[in-house]
Amino acid sequence: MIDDRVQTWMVELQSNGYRLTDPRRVVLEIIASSRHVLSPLEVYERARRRSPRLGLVTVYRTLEKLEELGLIQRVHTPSGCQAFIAVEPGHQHLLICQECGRVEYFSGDRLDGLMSAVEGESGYRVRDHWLQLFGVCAACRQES
Amino acid sequence: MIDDRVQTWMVELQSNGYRLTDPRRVVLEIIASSRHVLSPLEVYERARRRSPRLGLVTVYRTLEKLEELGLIQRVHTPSGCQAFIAVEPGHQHLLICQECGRVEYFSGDRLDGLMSAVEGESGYRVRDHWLQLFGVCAACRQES
DNA sequence: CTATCTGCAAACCGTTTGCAGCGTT
DNA sequence: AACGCTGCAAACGGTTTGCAGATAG
Repeated sequence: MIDDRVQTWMVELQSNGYRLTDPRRVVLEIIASSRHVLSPLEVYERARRRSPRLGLVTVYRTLEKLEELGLIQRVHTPSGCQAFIAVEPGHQHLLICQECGRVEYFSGDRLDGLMSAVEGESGYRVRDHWLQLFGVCAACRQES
Repeated sequence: MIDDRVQTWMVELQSNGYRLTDPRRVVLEIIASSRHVLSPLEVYERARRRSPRLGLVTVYRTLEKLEELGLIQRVHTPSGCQAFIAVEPGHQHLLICQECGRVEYFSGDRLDGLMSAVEGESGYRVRDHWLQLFGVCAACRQES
C-alpha cells in the first residue's frame, strides 16, 4: 500500500518529465510511508540515515515538485506551517495529533448549507474551504 | 466601535502590566481599524506614515503581545501565514477574500456531529478545530 | 526613580539561488 | 550526447536579540 504510493508517485514524476534519481527515491519513500507530518529538516534527517551524501537542498526541491503535482500537501498548524503529509485522494480533511503529528484523513463535512448562508450574508463568492481538526491520538493519550 | 476596540485593547494591555506608549498606540489603531489581514510589514508601513521614527521591531513586539493576550490572531492561508487580524469575540471563523484579504467573521458551524463521528472512528480525542472559508468579496468581484 | 520600552545594528535561521560536475534517459 | 539533477557555498528575507538611551507609571 505504501509501495503502491511510491510507485504512483514515481510514475507521476516521470510522466511529467522529471527524472528518477536515487536521492529523489529516498525522499519519496520517507514521506510516502510516514503517517506523521514531517518538516523538510525531518525528511532530511531521516533520508540521511539511508543516503548520507544527500543535501538538504535536494529535499526542498523534491518536496516542491511533489507539492506542485498535488501528491503531498503542506499542513498548517498553530505551531507552524512547514510540515508536509501525503495527499490521500478523496479525503480532503485532516485530524492532526497535537503531540506527535500523526494524521488521520476524513471527508464528508456537510458544510454546504453553512457556506451558502455565509455567502448570502457577506456578499462574497465562496471558492474554497479549510477544515482541520486537532486532538490527541490514542497512543499519545496513553502516554500521559 | 473601532475606538471601542482600541480602548478595550489599551485597558487590556495596561491591566497586564504593559505600558501605553505612543508607538504602541499607533500599531493598535492600525490593526484595530483594519478589516483586512495585515502583515507585520504592512502594519509597519502604515504606522510609519503617522509615526516615521517607529521601528519594525516595535511592530513585531506589539503584535506578539496582542496575540498573547488573544486580541489579534494570526491568519493562515495557502499564500502565507504572516498576516494578522483582530479577534472578534464570539465569532470563531473567518471568510477571507483571496484578492484583497478582507475578512468577514461568522460562527455556527454545526460540526459537533462530524467531530464526534471522526473521534469515534479514529480513537483520537478532538480538542480543537479550524474552519476557514476563502472567496472573493463583492468589491473585488466587481473589479474583474 | 525604576522598570519597561524604543530604535538601531547585528545575529539568526529556514529557504532559495548560482554554479560546476554528475547521472538519467 | 543532452539535459536535468545534485551538492556545495553563498545569498536572501523575515524575524529575533543585545544594547544603550528614552519614557511611562
